[in-house]
Amino acid sequence: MSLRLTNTLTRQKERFVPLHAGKVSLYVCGVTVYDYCHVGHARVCVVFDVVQRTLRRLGYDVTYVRNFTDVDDKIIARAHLNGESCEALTSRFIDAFYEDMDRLDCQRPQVEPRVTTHMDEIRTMIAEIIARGHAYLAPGEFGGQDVYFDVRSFAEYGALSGRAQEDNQDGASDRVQHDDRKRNQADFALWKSAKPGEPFWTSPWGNGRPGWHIECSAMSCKHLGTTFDIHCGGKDLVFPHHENEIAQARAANDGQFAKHWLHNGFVTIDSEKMSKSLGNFFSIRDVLKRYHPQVLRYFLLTAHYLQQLNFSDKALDDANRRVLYVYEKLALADQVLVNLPQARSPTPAVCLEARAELMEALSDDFNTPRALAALSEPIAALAKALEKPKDQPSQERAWHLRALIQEASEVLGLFHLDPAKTAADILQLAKDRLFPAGSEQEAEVERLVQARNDARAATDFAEADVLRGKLTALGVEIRDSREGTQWRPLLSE
RNA sequence: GGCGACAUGGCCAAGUGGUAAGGCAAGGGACUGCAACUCCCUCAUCCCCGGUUCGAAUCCGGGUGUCGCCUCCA
Repeated sequence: MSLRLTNTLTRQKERFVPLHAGKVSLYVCGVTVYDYCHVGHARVCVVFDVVQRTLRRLGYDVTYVRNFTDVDDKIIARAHLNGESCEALTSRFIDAFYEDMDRLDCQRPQVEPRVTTHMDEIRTMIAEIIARGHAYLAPGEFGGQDVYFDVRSFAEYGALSGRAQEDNQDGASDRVQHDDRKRNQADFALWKSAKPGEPFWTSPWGNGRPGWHIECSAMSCKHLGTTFDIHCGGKDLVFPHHENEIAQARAANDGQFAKHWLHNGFVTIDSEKMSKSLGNFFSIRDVLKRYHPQVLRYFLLTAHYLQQLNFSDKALDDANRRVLYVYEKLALADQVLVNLPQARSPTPAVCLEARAELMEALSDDFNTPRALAALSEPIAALAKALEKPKDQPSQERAWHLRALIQEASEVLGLFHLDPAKTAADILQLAKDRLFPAGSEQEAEVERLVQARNDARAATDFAEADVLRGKLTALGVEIRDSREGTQWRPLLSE
């Protein structure tokens, strides 16, 4: 099966043909490290983590690069506000980024370049752009020179975002001030002259720092070459960031730059884009205080990456129920199969079909909802096989299904954790959401459960049912079994 | 103002020409003291209007609605 992907550049789903047989060069636009990441950032990382895993599963040797932007206006402003250095700020949030992404099971790229360690490449690229007549100098506010990219000099400008230059309404954004030093208001800074009190680097144009877009052109070309396979990021980067990256790289080099562009849709809240500026965002770590990372990851993969995805407690609760169910089944499977290290029977058709469908789904523009659907039948079949734990053929069947799910879990980064522990963790988080551990409410629940058990032992079922009604009202679900009575938070509505 | 995306059952979400995947919820059955859990079963003709076609959720035209981008954004 061959890989197809939607290329923003051509606006079409196209067959993927790598530049070099068997190899893929992949660049993902990372984050600006001045704050904790929110669910929107999580989506980028999770989505392209699955892309990267899929490419590997398809047999490609992947070079995966993702940058950190550690020089930026917002970083400088935040560091100043906090009274700390930019380095202290960025290194703290890089650590936090790793913490979040590790919890979400996003594998780390091979190369994670930072702006601060690529100044030579950036300066060289700017010099080349100037030399080739695509940029010009303008006097800086506090001495030195600003360098601007001359958009008019690059005929293809606008090809990625599909807009003519005159389409961009001057003043459509109130963030941008008219600047007479620019030849064209669409021109953007390659180098910004230093302002007092700001970090700066030396350059032929005076002290200053790079503009936002040049870093990614310089770092991607450095680590992947001037022509590489795939460049990814959020949809909001299409214009201007990626448009400018293309202009810079192609102005400076003879290469084609990225051949395929992948852009993921936004995470929304009440159908509005989650963003820092709107203030309607949830940080990853806040969400993970309430829901297991696998639940968040599952949720992020329930929609195709191109679509927008609405974030809500309802959606997380739905995901929570499903992920818990799967882990409970896997835990049961591991228990049942403890004495069956290897099946002897041939792989059943359901496994072969699911495996094929899974990879076909992922090969079809990384269709994760379809991939998850492909897993539904084997999961249901496993549950059914586990109904007869002593039955030999059922065990054999369960073994194969368990193995299939394991294999799939490694591509999706889902359902691969220790099942019993994960199920317990998910439930613990649900209890914590209902009320804090060790709280008075918890003690009250324990008392009611005990009282109900006493009533049942005395066959006073009327009393037992009254007590269960009270527990239900508290949001607690009761499960009676031969081993005794268990309680857990009510997860259904 | 320009450019673009989306609209599928109660909720979420696949499907881009051949007759609607999957998840959650809900209903029925088995199980249960009764329940819950679990297992089994059931549950849509695809925003509106017009067109193309033997045939359209899928293509074309026109509406309506929601959202995004137009140099802070993942």
